[in-house]
Amino acid sequence: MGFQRTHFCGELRAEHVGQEVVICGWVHRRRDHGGVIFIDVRDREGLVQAVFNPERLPVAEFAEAEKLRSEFVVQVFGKVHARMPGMANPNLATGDVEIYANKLVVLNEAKTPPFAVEARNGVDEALRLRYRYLDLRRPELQAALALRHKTTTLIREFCDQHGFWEIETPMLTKSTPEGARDFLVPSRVQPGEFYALPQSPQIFKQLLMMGGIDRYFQLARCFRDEDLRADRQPEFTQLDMEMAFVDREDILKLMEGLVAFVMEGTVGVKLPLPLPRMSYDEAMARYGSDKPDTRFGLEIYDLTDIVKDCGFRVFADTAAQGGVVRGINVPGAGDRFARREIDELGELAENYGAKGLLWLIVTDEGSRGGISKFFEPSKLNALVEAVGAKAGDLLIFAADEPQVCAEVLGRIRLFLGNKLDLIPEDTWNFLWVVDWPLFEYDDTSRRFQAAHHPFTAPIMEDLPLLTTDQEKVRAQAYDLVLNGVELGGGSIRIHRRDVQEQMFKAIGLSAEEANARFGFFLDAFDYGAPPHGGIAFGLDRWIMLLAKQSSIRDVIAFPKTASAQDLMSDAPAPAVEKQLQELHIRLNPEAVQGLKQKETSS
RNA sequence: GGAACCGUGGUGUAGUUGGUUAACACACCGGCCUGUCAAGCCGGAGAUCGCGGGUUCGAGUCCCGUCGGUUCCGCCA
Repeated sequence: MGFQRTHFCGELRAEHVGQEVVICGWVHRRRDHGGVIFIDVRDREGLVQAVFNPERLPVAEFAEAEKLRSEFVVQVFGKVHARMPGMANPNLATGDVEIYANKLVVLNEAKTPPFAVEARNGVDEALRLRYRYLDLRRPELQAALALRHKTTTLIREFCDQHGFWEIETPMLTKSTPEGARDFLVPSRVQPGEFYALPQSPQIFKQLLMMGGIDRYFQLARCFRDEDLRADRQPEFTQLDMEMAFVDREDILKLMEGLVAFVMEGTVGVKLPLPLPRMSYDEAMARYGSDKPDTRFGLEIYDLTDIVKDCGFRVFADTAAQGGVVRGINVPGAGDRFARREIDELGELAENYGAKGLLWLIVTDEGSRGGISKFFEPSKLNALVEAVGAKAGDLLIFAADEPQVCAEVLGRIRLFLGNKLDLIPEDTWNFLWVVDWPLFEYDDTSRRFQAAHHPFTAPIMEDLPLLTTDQEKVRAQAYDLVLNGVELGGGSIRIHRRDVQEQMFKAIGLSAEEANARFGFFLDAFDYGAPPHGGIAFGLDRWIMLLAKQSSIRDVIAFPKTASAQDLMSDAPAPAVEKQLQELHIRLNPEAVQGLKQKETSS
């Protein structure tokens, strides 16, 4: 006969008045007046008030209602009534009605929860994670998961409409060099050998293109064994896409359509298309970041030519050694900032690798403080004009190699944007960053690495430089940035074996290594690989931004802590000896010792 | 691997310069109460101040270590 539920609690409205209904849910709050008892019943869709009146209920039934406590699971049978005049609750979507209960079934009792599901103050996140199933009952988290579902539904709808097939790729796959640290899975059947969990389905999606699938997408779980951040979990979800017979323009155009479709369907924002684009070089020069937040100003200016002969040796020497002097004008900060606040910027700059931060304050008469004494009036005028400064503004400078200047000033720019409250809410600034370098130099290994990944195609006219002038080679790569957050990135891929082999060589991978790691992949190029390209979006980050949260933990049902643990299930956990034996694994003495210590201390 | 901040009844917080009985709100338990909706009123129980050590006549408070959480740097093709 079924469970008999007729409605969600949260969906009852004036139009239901007069109907006999059955609702199921949790006791959110009870108000026991000795006679009449009010119970707010909560489910996924919201709250509704059920009224238990001793005059309308059998004694036994009313006695049952008196036992109700927070988080009891109940089924309430009753009739929807309009609230009496003046008794409506405007704070409740269902506030115009209430249910006159005529029968109550307690489906399950509940202990007093370790924290109130509707807590007025914040609850310690560790506690929330330990009892995640209680946390999930809270409206904020339910809204985030509903938004997540809506987003993936829209994605699937768009992808289907545009000919993308959703295809799963293996989770048990092969470790690849470069990139993040892999999670390894020991093989029982092949002693001493390991699978790796995918950092992304990159190679498989390219092989799908070689397999003639033409258009593929997947909401792919990815795994990277690196330290966590507010926007980084060891396992996360990418919207992974790949297309054959496309160039960069085709992909950007199609992806803009997808992004606009999702933005409109989730937060109701109509994005003006096409989305703005900026070259990597311009982003680094103007914003000091490869993912610029364009919601506020405080842009970076190159001032090398103006200041190199101003008489200040630091500037002159930097320029002479091929370095640059760049600066930011902080409007009004000269008047408002205490000396201590300026010094704080200097400390910040040193944290990010600058030798120091130089500054001066523009005044009606000229300038004061910091390095102002090195500027004669004409130089100062040129400077002030270049950055558009006026009296009361603070000018800050960094003098160093271009990359260091960009990095330092980019970070300070973000710090100041926050500190001065310059970042508008409810703004959705999307931006393509294009024309990336194909390589970046790695100081520790003293060689070039793929800036994106080693399957990214160079811009064809730069192909001759691939193994000779790596620093000059540009990539057919693009990143999508939203409000200073990297939402996704992709590229046109290499589809010729000789180019792919050159690429491996350029990043210092020997032919033997390349074959050992990617032989099967290189072989595939020999059998007719179509031109192709794609992109991957960080789904968790995207939904975090849509939900206006500051951590992806708030949009993931069961996230892990900063130390990569699940406080609810207590994963990871020691394996029993039998499992280890089957997997041909023996723990080293330090690990065994560590486990013992952990056991005694807990 | 490094740095910073946090840890006090079930929850959220206060706790002064180191001082005697650790305070408040909510929740919980009991009683009263028939229109509340963060119900109200009365009463009650509930804390070895994360853990370990040290300084001191005396430690929630100071010091060292450790565990847990968060944020950031490194790391994250």
